[in-house]
Amino acid sequence: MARLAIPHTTVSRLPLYLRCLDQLPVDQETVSSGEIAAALSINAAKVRKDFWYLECEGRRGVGYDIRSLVSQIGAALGLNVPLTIVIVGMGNLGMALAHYQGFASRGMILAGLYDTDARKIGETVGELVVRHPDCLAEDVRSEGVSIGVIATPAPAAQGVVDLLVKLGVTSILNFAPVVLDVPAGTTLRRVDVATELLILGYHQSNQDGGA
Amino acid sequence: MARLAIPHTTVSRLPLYLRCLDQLPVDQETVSSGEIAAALSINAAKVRKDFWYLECEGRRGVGYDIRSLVSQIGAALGLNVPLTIVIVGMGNLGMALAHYQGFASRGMILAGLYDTDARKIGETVGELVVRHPDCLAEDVRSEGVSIGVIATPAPAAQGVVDLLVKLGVTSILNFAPVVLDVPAGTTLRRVDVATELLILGYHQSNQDGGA
DNA sequence: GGGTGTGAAGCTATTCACAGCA
DNA sequence: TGCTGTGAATAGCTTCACACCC
Repeated sequence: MARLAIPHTTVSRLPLYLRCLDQLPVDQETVSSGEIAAALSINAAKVRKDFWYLECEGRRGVGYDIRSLVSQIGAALGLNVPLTIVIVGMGNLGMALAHYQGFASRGMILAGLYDTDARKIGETVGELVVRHPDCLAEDVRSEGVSIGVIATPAPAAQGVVDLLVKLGVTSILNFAPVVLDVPAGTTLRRVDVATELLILGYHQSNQDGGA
Repeated sequence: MARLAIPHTTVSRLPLYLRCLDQLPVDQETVSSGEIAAALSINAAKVRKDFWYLECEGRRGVGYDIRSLVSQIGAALGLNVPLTIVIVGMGNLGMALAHYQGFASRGMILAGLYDTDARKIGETVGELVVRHPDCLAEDVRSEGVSIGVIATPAPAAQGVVDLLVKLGVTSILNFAPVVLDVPAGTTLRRVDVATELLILGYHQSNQDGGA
């Protein structure tokens, strides 16, 4: 009865629940912890406890109302205020990210694309024009930026981080395969293909079905 | 004194250690748990215990021999046998992955690129030619495939998984923004941009410096 | 002094198990 | 009967603390 803070592990599962709820048949109105658990291959009690932290109310014998769930998970994640995102580095990866259609569906706003390569500057992706990172300062000031995404080659990444930090961006998602240094108060997450492949390789060579 | 199995959490940090060791000055021969911990913003005792599971031997007062560490971490990850990887889906993301230079450095072999789009089939990336997924069956049989990477649009992903599973591929890395279903015995990991952004957004809206 | 090796303690997260309600 | 809500038990990970060695 003291659901003060939401545990990190629960937070990390919330986006997954949203994903899962999206994939349910449109005419389905309620869902049980067991159904969600089966879809995600996790334990049903974990699902219920996660929802308990969010103060979601289910009906015994029935399940949870899907619409309420989506809205409460969204609220817990802070999606009432839209996230403003900029992407630095417009190689194939940056392009892939810029084309990703999933931003808008969760109320995220893609606000800027940057690259130092003169051949890329001026290209348009959707409604955005690729510009030089020098424009970041101005854009952060005028538009506000919640999250900076780093899709540059490895050697350029730390410089971009330093710039973003200097401009006051406190949340950074790094796709470059390097260990980056950020000051306290900045949240850095990384998406790392090589890491994932090596972990898969480990399970492979140990023939376990582990995650 | 009973280091039977390596904990999952330790395994997930091993690639990070490799990354970190790569970034040390080339003339440095030993490294302390404290240095690594500082670079990765984790606790030094954790680093030592991770190495302990791998039966790495450090020298008191000095640290760990970097070359030995790299080789023992690699061995623990099973890198003595190279990983053979195929990528299905040659949009921007698939292209970005295919161009990634980090495969070879860890002894991974990129063995095949597939797409159903006739306009993409026949394109070359490095030494590989993009082909139709129908070629997968033959390739898996002749070359062996350790890991299948899914870089298709969301609606196509489950079909690709089913195909890979049918062909006997037991490790899959999914980039498509969907929850996928795999049979027991298959290891599925996912890389999910939307998830990462939402988690960052949570921390942002709660102004904590959490990871 | 510096840094490892490692039991033990402390935490956190997962899972069980079952009462309670529709 | 089906499924939630939730304390209690369990399991697993992290961190401390300190003996020990260079």
